[in-house]
Parts: sequence; C-alpha cells; structure tokens
Amino acid sequence: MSAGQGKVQSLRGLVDLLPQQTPLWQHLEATAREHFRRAGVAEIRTPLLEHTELFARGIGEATDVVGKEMYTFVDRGDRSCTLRPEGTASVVRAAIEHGLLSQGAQRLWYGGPMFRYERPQAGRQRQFHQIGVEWLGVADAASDAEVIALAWDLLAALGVGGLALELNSLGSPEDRAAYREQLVAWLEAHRDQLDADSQARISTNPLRVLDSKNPDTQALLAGAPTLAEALCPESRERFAAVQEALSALAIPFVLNPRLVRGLDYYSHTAFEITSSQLGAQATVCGGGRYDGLVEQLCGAATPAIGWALGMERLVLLLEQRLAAGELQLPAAAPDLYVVSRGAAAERAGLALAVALRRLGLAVERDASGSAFGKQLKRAQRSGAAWVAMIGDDEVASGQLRLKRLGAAGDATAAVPDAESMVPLGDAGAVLTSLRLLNQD
RNA sequence: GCGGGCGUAGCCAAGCGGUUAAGGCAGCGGCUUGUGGCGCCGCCAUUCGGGGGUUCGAUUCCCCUCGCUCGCCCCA
Repeated sequence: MSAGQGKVQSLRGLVDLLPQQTPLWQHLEATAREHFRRAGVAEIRTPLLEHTELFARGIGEATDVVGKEMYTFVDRGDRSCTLRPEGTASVVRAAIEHGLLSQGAQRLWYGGPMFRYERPQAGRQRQFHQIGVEWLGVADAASDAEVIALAWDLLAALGVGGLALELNSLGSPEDRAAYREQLVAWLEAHRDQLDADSQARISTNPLRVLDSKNPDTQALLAGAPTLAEALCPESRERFAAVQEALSALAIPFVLNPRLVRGLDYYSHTAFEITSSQLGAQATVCGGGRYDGLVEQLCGAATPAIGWALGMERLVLLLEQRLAAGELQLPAAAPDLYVVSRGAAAERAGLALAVALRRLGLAVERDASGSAFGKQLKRAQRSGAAWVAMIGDDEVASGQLRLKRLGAAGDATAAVPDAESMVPLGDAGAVLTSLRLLNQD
C-alpha cells in the first residue's frame, strides 16, 4: 500500500513497529534480559554510528556486508561514518577503548537496530534488530558450549519450534591457512566444473565455496579435501570437548562440515541455529569463536566468542505461536476506567484519575465526552475490571459510582452488577473500596 | 544488484472499458441528554499507489515509476 504523492513514507526496508506489535517485542526482550541476568551477562550499549574504518577492518573489506551493504556517508566534519551493520565490531572497539579487557573476562550482551542496504525479503529488512552476546577473554572449550547453551535455552524458552543447531570447527588459524591452500589447489584443478559464483570465490573467499547452494557444485565437493581432516590434533581435541560439553547439557546438534565463516579472524567453533518454520532466511542465530578480532582492532590478543540472533525472524516465529494460541501475552488492561460527562464531572474525573495513578493504579480516562453508553462500551473494550462513573448526579451528591464490569462476551452481564458509592474526590477511599470489593 | 507475484478506505475485499466505486471488520454519531457485551439506523474512497499514454469514455488496456511481497545473492 503506497501513499500518494505528497505523503512522506518511511524509507524502503525501514519499518514502523505499531502498538499492536510492540508487546511481542517486549516479551522477547524481557525473556532475553532474564536469561542474560541468570548467566551473569551485562549489557553494553554502543553508538549506532561508527567510523567506517571500524567495520572495514573488523568485518573485512572483501565481505558483501562491507563491500555493498553499508549505509556510509561523510559527516559535516568530513569523517566517513557508517551505520552499524552488526554489533560485534562496536563491542570490541568499546572494550578496547575503555580498557575493559584489562579488568578480566567480559561477558556482554547488546541489542538494537542494525543497518544493511539489501533487498527486503521475508525476515530481512534494511533496518533490522539483533540481540547478541560477546564473551571476551574466554578461551576454554566449556565456554563455547556455555555460550551456545545460552542461545539455545533462550530460544527454547521462547518456544520457537523446528530448531536445529549446526556445528563445525574451523580449527586454528594455522589449520585454516593450510586447509585453504589445499582447497584452493583442489578448486583450481576443478575450476571448469564449478558454477560461476564459486569460480569467482576461489580467489576472494575459497571457504565460502563449501556452502554453495549449487547442487552440481555440492556433488563435486564430495571429493574435495575437508576441513575436518585438516585440523591438527589439538584442534580436534578441542572440538571434541565442545561436543562433549554440549551433549552433557542435552543440547542436540548436527555436525555440518560445510558451515564456514568467511572472515579471517574466525577460528574453532562456528555454529548456526535455524528454524524449519521460516522461509529462505532460516538462520535465527549465528555465531562462533573469533580469537583474532581484538588483536586485529589493535587490542591485546584476546580470545572471544559470541553470537547474534535476528529479532525480526524470532518475531515471525512468535507470531506463528501467537496465532496458534500457543503463546499468550499479558493484556495491558487498566485497573480502572473513568467515565465522566459534563464539565464539572470531567474535572472530578481527571482529578481522580491522576490521584489514583499517583497511588500506583493503572487508570484510563475517557476524554470523549460522549454518551455514557458509548463510554461504557469503550470501558468494556479496554478490559478494565472496574469503572468509575461521574456525571451531574454524582457531582451533586459528592459520591461517585464504582461499577464492576463483566468479562467481554459474558451473556449474564445484562443483570446489573452491584454498584457502590464512594466519596468523590477521595482517591484513597476509591482505592480502599476497590481492594475490598476485589476480595469478593 | 538480479528474477517472479501484487498495489481499490485503518484492515479484509467485490468490480475486469460506461457502476451513485459492492460488502464485511474497525472507528465515529444516534436509537437510550446518564449505564457495557446483543440489536437497529446513520456517517466513514469526488476516487482505485503516483505519472504519462490509448480511448468519446480507464479502477479496468499499455508504458514508466514508487512501494509491498516471495526467491537469488548474502546474512541474523
């Protein structure tokens, strides 16, 4: 639905989250926060805008993200700035900049919007949201399993279905360099049998050829040297330890020797969590170990591991559960709905609403001035259990009318509910009455 | 960046060369100056995403454009 000329719309791929949608996001965020709290992970917030160089160096010039997907511009001070396309580089930059790394291991999480100039698609927008975790200064294999468990349990708690954890090891930097040489040699020898994309990748990013979606290429790769064979004994041992730890935590996984990360600083553990209930963009969470990144950004050599999950994709899954009735969000109904008609009554109604809010009650006030029938209808729809009615009669008598509302769709509601009269202008008395009446 | 599908109200949606642009939901007003869920009545698109063209006549046909959507690429 596009607006006519003259109306300004949001930019392509940048969407508004409307009041009907935000409760689901809040649920997701609250669940994540609770899991981070339990795991002793602290929040870090970094700017949305960084020097372009941070991403060029941190993510890699050769990647699609840096090469063609960044929102980059020159600011008024002639600096090249980029809207962050992901969170890891900023977190590492902040940790280095503020000396966090010299204060022991840092277990951090972040969340918020990221920006990539891509063609919008199911589960992919130009401004999208991630929640991610970065553990800096943590080297042991058990931590790899621990950080994966954090993602796995969060997704499980959210109840998303069809989840699968895919796991691989990229080995040490030396393992990978050696393997890369073997692979390039093999690919060159079979160049004429590869698809065009894969041919181009031989020089730019040979490991990426491994997860080509071209069926012929995949068939051919069955005869290629594998990364697993290229791992040194220490790397194999480490990978085995990660797998054992995951098994001990009852987290199922499948080994995927084709799961690679193209960036140089990745090493050892790489993983992805996918959902069968999504479309083409099935990855909900992706992560891995990046022992080389801190050093690459001029910090002291620091082992690190992290992951990020795509909130839009998660919301898509949660919406399915909501539609299926498997997930219920708490309704945001007020405790009391104030209905008033007439100038004096409106003043009394406003005073009451504000006074009760100051006492901690959730109060919605009808400001329409329309007939009581209409206002009560809205009170009903608000989900409020109680309504306070103030009209000319109540102002004259100094007593407001408190009335309990039945559940929506309750057929017995035609029977008048008991009403009670409470002194007008005495919020404390109203509060007391509600407490007493609620005990019935 | 490439390819497919689709744009009629806040939402769903009929119409397929000449209509007063159906209907439903939501909203608003009324029946009931003051008592909710039901009911009834009324209001809610000078116009069919935008621009141009063909035609006596275009929401309907053609072109361009914008947007949405699904996929490729890539990723979360």
